[in-house]
Amino acid sequence: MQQITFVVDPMLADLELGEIGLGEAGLGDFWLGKTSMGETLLAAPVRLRLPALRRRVGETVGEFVHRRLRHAIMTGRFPPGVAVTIRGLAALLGTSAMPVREAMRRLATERALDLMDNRRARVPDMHPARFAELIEARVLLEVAAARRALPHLVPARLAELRRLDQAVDEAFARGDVERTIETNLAFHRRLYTLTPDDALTPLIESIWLQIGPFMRAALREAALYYRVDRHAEALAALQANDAAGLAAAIEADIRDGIGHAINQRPAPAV
Amino acid sequence: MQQITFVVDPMLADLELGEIGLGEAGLGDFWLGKTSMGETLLAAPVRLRLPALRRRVGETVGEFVHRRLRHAIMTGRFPPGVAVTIRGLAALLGTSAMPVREAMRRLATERALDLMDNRRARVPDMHPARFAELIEARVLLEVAAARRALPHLVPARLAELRRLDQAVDEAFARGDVERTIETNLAFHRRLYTLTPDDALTPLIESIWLQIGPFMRAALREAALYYRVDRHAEALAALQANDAAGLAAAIEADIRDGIGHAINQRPAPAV
DNA sequence: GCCGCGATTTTGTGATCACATTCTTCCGGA
DNA sequence: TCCGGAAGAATGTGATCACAAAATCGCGGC
Repeated sequence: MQQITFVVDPMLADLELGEIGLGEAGLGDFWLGKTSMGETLLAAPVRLRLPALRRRVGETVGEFVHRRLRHAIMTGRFPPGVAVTIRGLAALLGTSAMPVREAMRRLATERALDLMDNRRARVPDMHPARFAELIEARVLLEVAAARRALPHLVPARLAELRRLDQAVDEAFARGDVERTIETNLAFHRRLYTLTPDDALTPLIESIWLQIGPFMRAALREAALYYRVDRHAEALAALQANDAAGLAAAIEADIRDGIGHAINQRPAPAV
Repeated sequence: MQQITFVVDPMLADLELGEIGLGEAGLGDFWLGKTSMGETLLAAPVRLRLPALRRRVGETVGEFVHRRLRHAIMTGRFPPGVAVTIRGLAALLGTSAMPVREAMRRLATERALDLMDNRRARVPDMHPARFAELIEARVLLEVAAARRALPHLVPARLAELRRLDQAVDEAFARGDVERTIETNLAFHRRLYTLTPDDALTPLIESIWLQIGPFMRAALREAALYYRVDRHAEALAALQANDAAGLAAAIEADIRDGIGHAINQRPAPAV
């Protein structure tokens, strides 16, 4: 019987248990064990579902596996500290071990997985200090990326950004967690990649991957408390060619959103 | 007969041809062809030498291969645009294709290799706009990383940084290109990793990898023209707990060093 | 000399296998 | 009840193989 240790944060447990994404393909058995804070949660095996993605034409199995795992991590499917194995994921995804091996190494390079010294892999653990560092990195990088993108804005791109923002609002309104995270990140990505030869976006995506497990929590936070629409402010600043305003909007968007996901929560949410 | 297309920048060609690192292990035949600027250089096959590194205890072959290739790229062994193949590198390194595959994918994730659409890999090409973006990213990230590290400085670490700086000077004085680059990067890395849960250094190293092919050129620049010792300024600012001075020193160190590697050069140096 | 076009070689990809290491389980002794 | 060690299972790692796609080479025609 194949088992995988599943170390999970309590605030994510119910989300993982209750929600199904756009669909599912492949199931795996997991055990809930102790959290990184030492609390025992649940001893019954539960199933981890990965959202189904369509394989693109010309995309290799390895690329597909990498994209699926990356997407799953970035949208918070994997709780911090969860241990993963090559054979386990291969069985989950219905491929041989080979593409999974390469995908896992790539994800480790992106700091989305933690390859431990005993050669086992897990989603990196999270604690307040690390989380704070990641948020500061996000602010630093994304504010700079937005500033650099501003001079390259053209009306067609502004319209595209408006459409993306609208897609975020729609997904948020109908409670589609997966799509909300995706389209929100797409909005940011589209803005930053306006810069020719942009070098910052790949670094930013690495940060996104590292906070991925908390994206869902942040979204829930945003759903519970009122949130100013920082995207609208950003769009207004873009139209007005207002660099300072844009920087302020992006920073506020980050800090209002995921930035408070930990701080405003009670103790077990660490 | 196995051949690998070798697109090389002229200013690197003589360095590649003339210098040998700490040693060599494995040789490969390369052709010099056209540069990215369209100039034909040399048609005779030359040998590419990779510096020999010692395999660490407990280090897997895959990790070792990755570290060797990473080191070779970061110290400018691979000129921009050079095409590499799995089997070619495997033969060069004396292993099977497997560890090389994984290493190449990791390097591609770090943006140190460019996986093209026809599934061939090469060291990314370089042009002034991209170079400028990378330098700006370096300044942004490293200045921020230095500022964040400053509060965590303790005397023992300051002494360690002094020793590293001394190692840079010694390697530079005796013309050891490889060691100069290594120790210089080690100085920066040691400074930034003073921060607990530091999230910036991995991103910074990705930038280093992307500028790697120009590290040698920058060093040659520094050897030709007088250079203020920015490390000394940084160390002084560290001791004085002077954040602004530290930031200025780091920025100057970057811009004085590699920052001018392209701009101050005549045309073919692009 | 230059350009197509088929044959040959090379290359990336994914699967499978063997082996050493690590983890898990379980049983016996304190 | 707790601890420790041996037996068994599971895992990561690296090599090898088959196959399809791509690139290269070579020959013939213009």
